[in-house]
Amino acid sequence: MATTPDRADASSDPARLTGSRPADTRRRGPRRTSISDVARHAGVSLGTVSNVLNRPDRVSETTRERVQRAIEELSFIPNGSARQLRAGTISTVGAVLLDIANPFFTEVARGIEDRLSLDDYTLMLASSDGDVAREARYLRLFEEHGVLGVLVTPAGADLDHLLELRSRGVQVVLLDQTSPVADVSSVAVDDVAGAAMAVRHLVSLGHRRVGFINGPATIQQCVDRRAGALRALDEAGLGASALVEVEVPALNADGGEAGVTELLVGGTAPTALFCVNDLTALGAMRTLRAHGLSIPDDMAVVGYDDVNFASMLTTPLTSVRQPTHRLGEVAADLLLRGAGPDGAPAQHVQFQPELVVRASSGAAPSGTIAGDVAGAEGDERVGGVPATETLR
Amino acid sequence: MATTPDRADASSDPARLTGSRPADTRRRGPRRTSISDVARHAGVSLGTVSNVLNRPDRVSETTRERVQRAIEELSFIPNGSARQLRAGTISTVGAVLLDIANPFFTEVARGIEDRLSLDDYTLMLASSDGDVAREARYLRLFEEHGVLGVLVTPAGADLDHLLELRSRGVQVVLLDQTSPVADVSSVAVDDVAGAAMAVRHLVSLGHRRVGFINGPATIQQCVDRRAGALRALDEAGLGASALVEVEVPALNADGGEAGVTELLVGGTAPTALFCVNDLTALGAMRTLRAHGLSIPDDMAVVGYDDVNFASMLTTPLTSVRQPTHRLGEVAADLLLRGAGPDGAPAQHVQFQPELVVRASSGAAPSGTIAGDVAGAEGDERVGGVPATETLR
DNA sequence: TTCTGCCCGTGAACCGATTCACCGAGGAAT
DNA sequence: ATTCCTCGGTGAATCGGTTCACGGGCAGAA
Repeated sequence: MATTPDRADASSDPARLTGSRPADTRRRGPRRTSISDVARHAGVSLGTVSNVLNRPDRVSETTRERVQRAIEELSFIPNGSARQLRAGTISTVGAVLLDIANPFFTEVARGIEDRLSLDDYTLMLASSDGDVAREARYLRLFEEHGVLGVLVTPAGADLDHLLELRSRGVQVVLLDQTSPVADVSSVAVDDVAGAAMAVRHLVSLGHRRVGFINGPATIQQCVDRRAGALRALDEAGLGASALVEVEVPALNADGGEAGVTELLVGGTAPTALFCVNDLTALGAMRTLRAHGLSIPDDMAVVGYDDVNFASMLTTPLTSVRQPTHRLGEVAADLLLRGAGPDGAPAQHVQFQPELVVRASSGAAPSGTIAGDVAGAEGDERVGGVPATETLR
Repeated sequence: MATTPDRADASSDPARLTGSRPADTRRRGPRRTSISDVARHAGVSLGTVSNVLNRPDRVSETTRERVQRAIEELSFIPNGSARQLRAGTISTVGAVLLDIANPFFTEVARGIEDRLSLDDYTLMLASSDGDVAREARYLRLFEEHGVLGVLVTPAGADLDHLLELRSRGVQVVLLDQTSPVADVSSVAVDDVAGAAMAVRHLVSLGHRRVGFINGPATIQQCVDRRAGALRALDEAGLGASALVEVEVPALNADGGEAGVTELLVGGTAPTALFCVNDLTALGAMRTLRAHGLSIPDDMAVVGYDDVNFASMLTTPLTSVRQPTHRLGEVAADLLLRGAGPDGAPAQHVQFQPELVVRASSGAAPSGTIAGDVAGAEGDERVGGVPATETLR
């Protein structure tokens, strides 16, 4: 296995934009101005310039100004690679999220950034799109760049690569998934409880067969939400057969569309639908409507994540709300606190979700029509104390 | 001005999560395994290990395997900083987008990634949130890391810093904004035309006063869309006074809420509303409804971007569609092609938008109620050939 | 047998910043 | 006057890869 990705065969690509880069991209332009250029220009030594940059107090005012002027005149930008190579440190954190197009994750990312910026760390963002290989590629990139740590929403069930990463000195915090290993921190929301709430709600409305559009079992959230759904059905004395499961590859609107299509062709359709997330629900509702089915009369729908537009859909969507921003904040906090040789020990934070009931499940201010004061302030919320943190 | 961000005063922060990092975060763990460790372990020289990594064909099969085994046994990861320092090259591109939470930009990002991955480049993503300082910080970070180039949706009107960046050898491509300078590539959509379409549509429906929730004039898109709106009114023989403008700081749902609030208190409200983007429209519609106004009867609303959920809102939103994914693809393509000393010259690509008419402007299948086959397939599309590319 | 190539592999130089032992000068203390 | 500090500044060593001039060994040709 070649260690560096092979770039040789990009030319045989089927896409319209045929990739192929010039033989030698390297060494662009004349040469970056270096610290020694600045030193020469200012008539001082290398070390002095470095001191001006990093410990200005150790340099006399006049020298400092002279060096500063030289820096500006040459528009010198220190070479991050060299700095990092020598210093070994870096103020960057990487995050590999499942799907950057999902508002849930962008809100989490926002939370991460907000926490990191408190300590002047910066975030490098990447989206794995549920692809294990992509995730690995980005993790490797981050590690090569020497990030302080990574925040990951794993795309696969196997976490060994993350443990190895950690053993090599890279901080790892699992995002939106409780860590199965004690010494890797994690920040999650109780997905089992959230899904149970959602399905319990549907059952309480009289539904006896519940469709469930879920993602691959390699994604922990999917596993947990399924478990929660089953638990709720079990509590109600309904067997597992009451859950009509469909597995789709992508947790987005296209997945929802595919899921509903599959659900509708298969014999007796359920009367209610629980979707693994709101994007899936979005696609599901679009497709249901295209089939002439009305929501919630022909099919009640519940989503998950309560993304910002859930309350504003044609039929406002009942969904499970999670403390997204805080999730990111806390994850970044754990990462920073755990860093360094004397870092804090791993922690596992779990938040409690809450159910927000709207018209799509037919329980809210019923018969809502367009133009009504649906959603917004009128949401009915169910669940424990919002955003409860639990440590184990 | 200190060159490195000052981290000393993070402790006096008002946030709940008080930031403050341990004095010496640097030098984590024992020491990363280096190429010389591998060489020693495999009983070969440094250069040979490097050759195995970069030009495997120059190494005999037996040696190569021995080195590979050593690499795996020590779980060696090459130090990206050292590699880059010496080689000067890097296969990373940075992007600084206006708002990562806006689906428009995440779709653009997706397009960028898709194009980059053709040549095995990777993308580092960052969001400026319209803040010039944040943008500058990320650009600096990227430059220090020696990225091949950056894709930027500028947060401010002043582009000098981007020109300087380019003069230092970093490729720059403007995203979603036509470059005012010939030798900096750009990929954009004709915002003037798009906005003109939108407002022309409203005028054709009989509206004579159009509200316009816009962002700060430092953002080019805001300037262009305003110009388009004015042009359409002018064409219709209506003066500029027919445009009731409100400027909001943030181009998201909160901004829309603030905009509508301001619009409603100020004397005679317009009968139609053009929002600078769909997120703003989302917040605007939410707020209009909270005030008991119905859409489109009391107020017609048109957005911009046609994000994926626009067709699925309580009242499906009329919006201006742009070829988002392609926008990103082409921008990344220009960046890669322009790289290297023999790179292609700068290009300016401009796409044409199209108007998608839905119920929110009251022109689509009218009187749509919840549960109807609104949106989706029934969209009426206006505009030239979709996604026309123009070079100048 | 000697020469010419070729194939593998070697190790030193180098990229650009950080760090630290060291030094000269000037002031204070003895 | 001598010693001792402190302050400001110096420059060599170092981080971990990449590259390249060089050399040893071996096969084929003269």
